[in-house]
Amino acid sequence: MPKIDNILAILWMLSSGEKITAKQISEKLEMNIRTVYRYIDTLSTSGVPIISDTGHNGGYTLLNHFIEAPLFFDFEEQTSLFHAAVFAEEAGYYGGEALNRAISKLSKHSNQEQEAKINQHFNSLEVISRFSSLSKAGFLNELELSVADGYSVKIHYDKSGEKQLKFRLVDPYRIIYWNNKWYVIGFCHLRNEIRSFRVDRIESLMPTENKFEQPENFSASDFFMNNLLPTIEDKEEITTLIITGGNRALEDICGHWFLGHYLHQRSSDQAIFLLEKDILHTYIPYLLLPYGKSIRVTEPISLKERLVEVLSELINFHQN
Amino acid sequence: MPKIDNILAILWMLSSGEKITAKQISEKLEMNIRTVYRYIDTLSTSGVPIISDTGHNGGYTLLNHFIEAPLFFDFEEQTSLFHAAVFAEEAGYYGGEALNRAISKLSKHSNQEQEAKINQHFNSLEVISRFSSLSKAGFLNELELSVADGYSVKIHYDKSGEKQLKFRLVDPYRIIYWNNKWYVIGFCHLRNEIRSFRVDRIESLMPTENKFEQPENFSASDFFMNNLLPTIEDKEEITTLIITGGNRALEDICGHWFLGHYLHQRSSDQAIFLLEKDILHTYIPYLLLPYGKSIRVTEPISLKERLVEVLSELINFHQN
DNA sequence: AACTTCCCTGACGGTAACTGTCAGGGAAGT
DNA sequence: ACTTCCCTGACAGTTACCGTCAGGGAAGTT
Repeated sequence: MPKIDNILAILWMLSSGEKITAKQISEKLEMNIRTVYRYIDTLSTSGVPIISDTGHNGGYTLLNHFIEAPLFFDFEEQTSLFHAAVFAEEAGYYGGEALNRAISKLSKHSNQEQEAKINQHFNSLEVISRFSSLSKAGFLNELELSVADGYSVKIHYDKSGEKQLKFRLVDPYRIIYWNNKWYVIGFCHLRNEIRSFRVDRIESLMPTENKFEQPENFSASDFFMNNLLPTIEDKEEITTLIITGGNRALEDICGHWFLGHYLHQRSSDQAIFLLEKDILHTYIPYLLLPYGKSIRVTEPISLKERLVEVLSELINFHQN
Repeated sequence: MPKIDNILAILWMLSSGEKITAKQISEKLEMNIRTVYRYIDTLSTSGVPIISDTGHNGGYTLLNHFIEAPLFFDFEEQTSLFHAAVFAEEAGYYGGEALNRAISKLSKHSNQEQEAKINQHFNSLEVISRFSSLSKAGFLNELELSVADGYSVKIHYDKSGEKQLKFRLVDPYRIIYWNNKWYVIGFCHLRNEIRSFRVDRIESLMPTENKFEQPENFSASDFFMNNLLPTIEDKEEITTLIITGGNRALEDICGHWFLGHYLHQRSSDQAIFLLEKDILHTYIPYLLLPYGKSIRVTEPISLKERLVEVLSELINFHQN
């Protein structure tokens, strides 16, 4: 961080009117405290009316709140903010309106040369929307407010694809974005436990005035991933799955959102996974079918048999 | 007079809105004029929108907009910028360093009250990284520079999963982010045509000093999607594909990144697609297999037969 | 009174940045 | 054609900056 940026940051901190210590400044700006003292001295010498108190409850304040330190970004910083907005848009971020406002403000604060440079680099990248017929998740804005302010919501949730008549009261803890989908995690009063809900399957949503307490030290991502991936608990049930095939197909399989978690070892022509027998026979066959003949199951034999079994069933199914 | 004092003095002079020449600045601050030019450059590079006019009646001014309305973001705008940065990070954006700088500057410009509000809303959302064993695409930074400045690159590309000894000279037109993967589109001198390359398959990359001209009115996304999705050109070859099944499976299929493009009509228990016979018999069988018995091909009969054919081949394959 | 939390300063050595000078280029106005 | 402006690179000398270490004093708490 250049010196001028840090000097201006200190100015801005002081302008907020709060008393602040040199230690706090040094931590926030990640500077040596001796440098903080120097910069304060520089600002003081330059005429900024800084008041300094020693001892307990010491720190710095400004005599008046008349100093305004301007905020500006160099072209790289601006370009990266613009690009970040594009990624958020592609994800269907609910705060798009505020984001557009911010981006608009930013774009009005460059001269022509800066603008040309920013455009040059902004246009280097194009984010293509991944096709999705899922309508933009409709209740994200309401959900976010309920999460932030801690109010329960009443929802109609369409889990099985069939209409349900029962409302659920949910304390929404957090919104999750994962694998191009939006979820909300919260305490479901209908099931009396923490659940996650796909936002695009919420049929209706009503805010309530029921205030709830957010749980402390709740890790939404831990809960979410634990529910998604059955945890491996009993070491005796672990089976080795060995798949051989071309580099490309193996690469794809090892990067699969589900199976990738169970990867144990990889070489150029084979991949070894460790997972439970249950998972092996229920999920894996269908997961492997799209790879056709570009991969082969080497072990276990039981999975090869299960594969053939599944294929036979499908033949019968599609012939009737 | 320390440098910081003079820099700030120039900034306040410009803030007055009057046009001022470098000579005037140098006299007033008793500095060499070369140093004035340097300081102006420093401020410009840092993002201060200085307008400079050469010749008679020349001099410096600040962008009017900046004087009237210094850059300021409310808590919603700030939160949305912070969230946008998280989405960019999840995508593996190459400009993360500049982005972190920008975010850092932003967070230093909040007072304590704003900060509490921003944290409250920022923590409403959590973006979970989609598992991917693909290493972060290593050459994005070099690529971006070559794209922006218009210089060819020499790459080793690993398309088939086998090592290749031949370098390719590529004029990189644009970087693409699509479906959680990074690509570069450009003119390949080896193939003498425009090609797209997956960045994680680039084995090595060397900048060159060969300057090329960016084509005008080149739409990277048009090129990219046209190559990905075979265009439907001859209306006589169009076939109707009808799939029946449960709401959930249909929903998934209609949202598929490939097949979704060909969706013609949808009801609660069936979906109708229009596409070419070729595509139908080569890609669609493998694409439908993971859905097992939750869907059924109603039309055309030829695809039902093709499905059974594929299944039979797979049985033979997996039994040996 | 002792201790802790605060602001504060000088000195040092390494090193990074800064400065003025010189030379040259281009845009805009008279 | 000339003048007034902004602009840049290169060079050598020099100055400033930074973190570390040591030390001092004021204010509050126990």
